Amino acid sequence: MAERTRRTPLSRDRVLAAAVRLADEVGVEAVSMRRLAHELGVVPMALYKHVASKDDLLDGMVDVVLGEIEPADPALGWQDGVRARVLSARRAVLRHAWARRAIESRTRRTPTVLAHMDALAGMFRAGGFSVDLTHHVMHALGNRIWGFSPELFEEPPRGEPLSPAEQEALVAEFVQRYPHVVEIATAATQADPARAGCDEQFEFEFALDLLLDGFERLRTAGWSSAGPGA
Amino acid sequence: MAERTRRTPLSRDRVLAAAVRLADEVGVEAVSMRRLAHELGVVPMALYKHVASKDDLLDGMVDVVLGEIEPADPALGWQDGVRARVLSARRAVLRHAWARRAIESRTRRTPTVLAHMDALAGMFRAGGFSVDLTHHVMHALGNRIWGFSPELFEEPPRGEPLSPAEQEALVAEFVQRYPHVVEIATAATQADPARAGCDEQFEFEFALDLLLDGFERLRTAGWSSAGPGA
DNA sequence: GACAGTAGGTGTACGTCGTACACCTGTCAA
DNA sequence: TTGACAGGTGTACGACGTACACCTACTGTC
Repeated sequence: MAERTRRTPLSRDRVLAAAVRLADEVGVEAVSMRRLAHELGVVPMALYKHVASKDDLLDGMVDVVLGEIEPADPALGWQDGVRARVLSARRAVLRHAWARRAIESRTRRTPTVLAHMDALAGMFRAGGFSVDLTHHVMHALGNRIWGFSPELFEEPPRGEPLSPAEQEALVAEFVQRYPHVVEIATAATQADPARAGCDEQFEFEFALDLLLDGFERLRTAGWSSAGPGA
Repeated sequence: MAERTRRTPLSRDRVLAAAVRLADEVGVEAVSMRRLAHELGVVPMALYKHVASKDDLLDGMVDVVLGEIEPADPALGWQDGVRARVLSARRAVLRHAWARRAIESRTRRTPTVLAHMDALAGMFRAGGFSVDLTHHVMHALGNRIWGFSPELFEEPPRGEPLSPAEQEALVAEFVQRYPHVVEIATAATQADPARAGCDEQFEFEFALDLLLDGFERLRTAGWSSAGPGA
């Protein structure tokens, strides 16, 4: 009886919140039903009373992250509004290192996902985009709608260290085989020697604004998929 | 002794080729070391003589797909050249339904990956792009470098069929909650009623050309990340 | 032809995973 | 008082990746 209050009952929200916290700490790939259950002081099968399957759990976790997106100030024009909302999505995703990959691997259109898409489409429409053009620009934004673009240039995980000689030989071969890759990689590092690699935030906004500017041009030109000036 | 020639020996290439074929037929998620070994008439552990781990296997499979990319005609200008190479990558990826997701989930820069990136960067450079701008446009292309953009609008897997009444209620709620999503989705279907969903190829080229045109504008303007006109 | 070295295939075993299924238990409505 | 039911338990199964010790058949050398 001393144990009366020893555990508040589980719920879907509690399970999802714990899963998100666990993934934040140890990475998604380390989140197993067994480990999550252990973390909640419960037996693995107990989770299935609140979550249909591990897939459902992952979907729910993505929803939690996407639920952190803040709506844009309705006073903003379409361009600033879309920009603000996308950047808010980006902040949400960056808060959870695993989220990017998790979103990429799911396709379920949950209410949260649909609400986000609807809000963006609504801003285009209110900004004077035709239904047709809205459709295409949503496609063009692609993953950027979630606030991320791919990890092409990310630091690779460090392997075991090589001897200086080996390393030098490797670099030399590299420069010869992939001169342009080396060129742009070193340029990026030189621009800000403090940090190797790229300023992801800059790259993201660069591409985003390039697209938004392109959208605006098509809008003012009255672009339609049926052909020019239709 | 009648069995002398019953099996040509395995090799990394044979293993990878079989894995790709198997993934084409049954999907990547169904490709396990055990099943792949079985398919090759061999015991699971035999694969490890040719492949370091399952991760290595996946990397190798991606490499096989990316190896199908054809180099662009060097006579083409940068814009047509980049366009051609990217569309060739797209064709390669579409040939293997699982490849899109597999590429997204790997970050290893294999020689094939680097060669592709180098070829693209080289075309930008030859087309008069500064190192700086080349770097940023490569980022902006993002996943499109692999010939795909995300699957936002893809058909969801069909669940169990609902009664007409249920379905109608669902649609009604949907229309009310996500009016803009419905709007653009139905527009797409009406444009070509034969097929629900979107013309992915059109959407891809739409976004690609939007970006390429934007790149060209920046190039002629002498854009630099240091600021306008630098 | 004898023989060591080695590349490549085998067999067994371990720990981990998701989850089906039968069961128990505490709460609350009637 | 009862009995339905939401929610937590325990056991078990089949699949997974892969470590490790082993065997086998071919190679080049003398």
